[in-house]
Amino acid sequence: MTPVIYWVRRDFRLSDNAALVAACKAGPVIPLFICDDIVEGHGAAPKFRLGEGVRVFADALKAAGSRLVLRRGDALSVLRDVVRETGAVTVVWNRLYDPASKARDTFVKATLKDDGVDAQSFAGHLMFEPWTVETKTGGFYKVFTPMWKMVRGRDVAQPLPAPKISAPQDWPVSDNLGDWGLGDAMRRGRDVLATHICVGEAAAQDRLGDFIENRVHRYDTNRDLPSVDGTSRLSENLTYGEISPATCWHAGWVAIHAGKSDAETFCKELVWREFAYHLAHHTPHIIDSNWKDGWDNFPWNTEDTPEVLAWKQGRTGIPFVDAAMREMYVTGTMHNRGRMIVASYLTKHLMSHWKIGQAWFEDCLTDWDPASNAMGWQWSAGSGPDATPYFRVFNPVTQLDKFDRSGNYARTWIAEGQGTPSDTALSYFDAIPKRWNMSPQDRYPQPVVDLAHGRERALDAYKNRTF
DNA sequence: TAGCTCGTTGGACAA
DNA sequence: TTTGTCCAACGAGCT
Repeated sequence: MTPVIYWVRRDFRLSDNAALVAACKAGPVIPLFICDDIVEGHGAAPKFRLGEGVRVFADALKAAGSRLVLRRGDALSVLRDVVRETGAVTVVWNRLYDPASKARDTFVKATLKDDGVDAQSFAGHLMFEPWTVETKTGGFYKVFTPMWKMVRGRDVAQPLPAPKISAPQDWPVSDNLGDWGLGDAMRRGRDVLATHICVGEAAAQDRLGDFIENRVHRYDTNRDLPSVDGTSRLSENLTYGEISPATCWHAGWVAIHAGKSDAETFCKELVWREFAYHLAHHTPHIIDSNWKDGWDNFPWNTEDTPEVLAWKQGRTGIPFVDAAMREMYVTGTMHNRGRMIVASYLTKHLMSHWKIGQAWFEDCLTDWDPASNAMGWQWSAGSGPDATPYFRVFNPVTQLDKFDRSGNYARTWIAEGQGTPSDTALSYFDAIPKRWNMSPQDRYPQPVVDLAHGRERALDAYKNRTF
């Protein structure tokens, strides 16, 4: 039988994988991962984490009697090469929805079809594909809550079981993953970060099970507390498709029906992820331009000022901000409340452009997702799809008092000024570049910007913005 | 169509 | 210490 090429992208899983199931039905399967310019363009931490995802998925395929073929180059050229080498007449993949992937995939599909290749794409990265959700007047949702109300009662197909994969008689040649150097840009931080990631389908399933079993029933409260292990931490796995959103969704609803009502908030968070992709699909400019009109002239700083540098390096002198920035540098993730605080601080107190923050997060987050990252930053900055009043400026001091009363979170991540700093706080100094010239013995810095002054400056600018 | 209601996550200040 | 109120205004989404 002629083999089928399954083009692997952000779907490192065997279960609930529609493209893989379709491929298995059609013949022997050649799973193929391509390191193309989209992958090459990832930030340091996402690229490293992607490489680990590839490695673990290759192992899983091997255990299932298959392989993962690795090739580097332009996606279409590689696919054409492998089609030619193997005699495959079918190429399948699971759809992505960010503008760059869509543009690539649309072109690849059309060209392969012109070549006479049967190219097919499938759903799976989202539960609700953007064109299947409409307002009653036929538009797309620009506000979350109405979309949530629209989709919350919808049927989501039950996850597909992992299929039996048959191998082709001959395998095409494959690159060695190590030769790609996907983790190279991480430099010193790599070894530290590596201890915090949780890679692969089996790990993701365990994580989901543990969350539903032990933590989801207190999710509403605990998810707001950065020093409490109250969240699912599944964003890292969802972004690489090591678990499908539908799998999480169904686990959430089972919990709701078992009386764990907080699980509905978890399902809601899954829909936030969908919402971000809907916006990226319908308004692709959300990725790199102000989503709302009239913000292009807003006087945000766009330079790497000393204050911006202090923000990146976790030495603004504001404990909540610094703790969160260090958490991200060390672990590749940041608690959601931290994300709101540091984003509000950068865009409002420091009056600096959200794209600076977006780019830094893109370099540091192992759960980096193009749609969620853009939406989150624009929401914080005020230029995004939300009607947040302009005067809503998070106060990182009162926030810390409210959500980290015991001071645990700050202590976990800030070593300076502590007699016996925690291991986590010290690990930051193993991860950061030496040229940052920071030491746990330093004095903790004074605030780089007076909070009251920063707030007033931001309020003035927001109040007086011109359209 | 016009009108109505509402908007993930807050802060400051007065009583 | 806690609670209530105001901070403005606009556009989304629905009826």
